[in-house]
Amino acid sequence: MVKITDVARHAGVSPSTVSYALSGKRPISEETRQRVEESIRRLGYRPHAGARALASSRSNVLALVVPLRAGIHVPVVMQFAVSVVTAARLHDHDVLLLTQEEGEEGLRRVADTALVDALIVMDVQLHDPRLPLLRALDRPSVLIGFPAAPDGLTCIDLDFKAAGELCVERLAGLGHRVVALVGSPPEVYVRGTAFAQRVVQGFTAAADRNGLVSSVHPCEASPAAARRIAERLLREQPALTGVVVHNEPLLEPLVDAFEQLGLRVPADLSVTAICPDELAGNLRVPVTSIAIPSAEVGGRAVDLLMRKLNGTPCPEATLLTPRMTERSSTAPRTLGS
Amino acid sequence: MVKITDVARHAGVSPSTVSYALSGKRPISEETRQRVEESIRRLGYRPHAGARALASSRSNVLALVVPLRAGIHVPVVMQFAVSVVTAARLHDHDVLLLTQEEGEEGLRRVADTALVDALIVMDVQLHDPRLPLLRALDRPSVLIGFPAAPDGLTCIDLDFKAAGELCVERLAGLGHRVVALVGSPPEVYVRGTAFAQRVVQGFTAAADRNGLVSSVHPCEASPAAARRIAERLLREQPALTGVVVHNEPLLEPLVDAFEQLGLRVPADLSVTAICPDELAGNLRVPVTSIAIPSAEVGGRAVDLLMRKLNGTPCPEATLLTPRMTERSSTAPRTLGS
DNA sequence: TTCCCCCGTCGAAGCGCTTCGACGTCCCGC
DNA sequence: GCGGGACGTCGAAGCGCTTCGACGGGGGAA
Repeated sequence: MVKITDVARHAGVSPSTVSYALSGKRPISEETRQRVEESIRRLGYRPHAGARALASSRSNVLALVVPLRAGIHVPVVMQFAVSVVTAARLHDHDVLLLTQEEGEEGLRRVADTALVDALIVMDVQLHDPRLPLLRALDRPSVLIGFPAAPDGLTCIDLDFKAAGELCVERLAGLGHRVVALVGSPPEVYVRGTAFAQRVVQGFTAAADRNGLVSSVHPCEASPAAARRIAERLLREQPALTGVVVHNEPLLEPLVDAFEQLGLRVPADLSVTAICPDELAGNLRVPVTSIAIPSAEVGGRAVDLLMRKLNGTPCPEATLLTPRMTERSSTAPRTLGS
Repeated sequence: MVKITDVARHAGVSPSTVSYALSGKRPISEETRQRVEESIRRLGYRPHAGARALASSRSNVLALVVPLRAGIHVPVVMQFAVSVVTAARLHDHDVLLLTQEEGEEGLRRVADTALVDALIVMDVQLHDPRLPLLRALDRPSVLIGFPAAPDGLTCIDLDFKAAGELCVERLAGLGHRVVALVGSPPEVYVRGTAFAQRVVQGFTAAADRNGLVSSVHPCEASPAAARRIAERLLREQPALTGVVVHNEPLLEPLVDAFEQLGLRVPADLSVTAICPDELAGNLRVPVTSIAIPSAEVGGRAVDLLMRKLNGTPCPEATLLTPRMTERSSTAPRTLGS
């Protein structure tokens, strides 16, 4: 293994000079820097991560806690993860993958052993048991999602409440008077998953504000469940003309189920969804939807962490404004319906 | 921060004794060990990962390279990743997440800086450009997937060739004489993705061996593409009664498309698939399938790596035998068809 | 009884890097 | 012409841990 002293000798300088040339923490003459860089290249020098971490008390590694709970849509999680890794690399950091299974002990472990400099936590619950720990930890963290009491914590996410509202507003604007939210599986709400709850809040608030008849239906993510919920909605709410879907795998089978029951989308029924754009755009009937900007959220979460690591002030709460893309699943309510 | 010397003082022993009590690399009397453990608990001691890595030249971190290429099924990748993390933790290791985007340079970086002790590489291509690098690296690695020339490398995967064969044998056994493989998107084959290629090999070999009429059709993963390929198959091969699907997101829309074209599954058309069990089992028509044992592969990949790290001999090639689960999508060929 | 070896523990020497204080040199301003 | 910065570099002191050699004491073999 080639070490910093080898480079120093080869370049005819001291090890500290090599270190400074590399980090830029002290001025080094252009000529010396050139020579050092040339030696590094020649010798194929790579600083030893452990030694660096020990001496600088910075590991340049971020922890990312990913959920593997039932009811969450895997591709979205993966997109987050990939965007976090990509963004981290731009800041010369790597990413350690933790599963939620490891729980609080896992967080404490990687933080206390100085394996990581900071943490990113996904799938936050309204009353997440990890919050006190994150507050107490001596390393900065960023939550992707908003708990009920986010004080003292840095959080970022799509504004899911506004997203729920926007879906309803759009349907109301098209003249629909009876709307339903078909949501994530029940266990997601039982756990108190923050983003799911907030969609419901927004949906309900906007429906009330607009004087709409509304109902909320958690739903399993299977074609059979789609069929059942569609039948039930038609039976219990014959006047229904607007549906908001917040359940990725259910979107396609649900639309199919409605059509098989004789409802044309969007002629008889307008559908909006909160889901990744790739999903909404690639269906047989492209669905008007609010995108989940995973890549942006992941990237910005890393940026926030970097600011905290550098001591730069940064906002505690970042709510991204939802943006709706109009597709073929929405239409004005026809007089007949 | 509480360090090993603090523990040593508190327990009335030397730091090295604490170290040995922790690692078990030298005999320590039961009584001393107890005392040390008590001190560790009392003080909340956690060994510093960087210091440990520097002194022992072991970081206890594994690198996992995940693909984010088009055409690969995300949930399967995620399952691999989670099972790798879980298995790694059982061996007291953590997992660093690398994206394929980082390429060879990324592999070299984490290996040469001693950030990781070993590497797991997914989504291997038949002529993967990373192979020479992996062979040259001074850290052990395991490939999930088999390249064309795996010599000198440790590989593990489902035996996809056998899986392709098994699908055909099953259909042949049911009396089907004309079969088709609907595969992954074309770019997957163009890249030379190993597992996709091997399925084709197995499919073709078994079809020839059984004297079947067969054809292979790469296919995009969209409902529209499903519809097109179904129409085309019926047009070009009216005698078709057996289909093998190796394309997760396409499975459901494809079955739907066949039925909408008037073919009943399994009465008129038998379908088998190679995909995760959760997918095959939860369709409207549960599909007879060969599972992709992601969790097992991930876990065993880690086990292999641990053996290599410990210097224990281990097999170079591990091919898992495919197992078919009979469901409702296969039936004997009826005389009429 | 003597010798040897093993058990349990200690002290010290690093592992490879960063960082702090120090020191000479050069240049600017007065 | 002289004092004082700023610049560029060096040496040494750790960062917290593992590991190697050494050593005293006790027990078994001869």
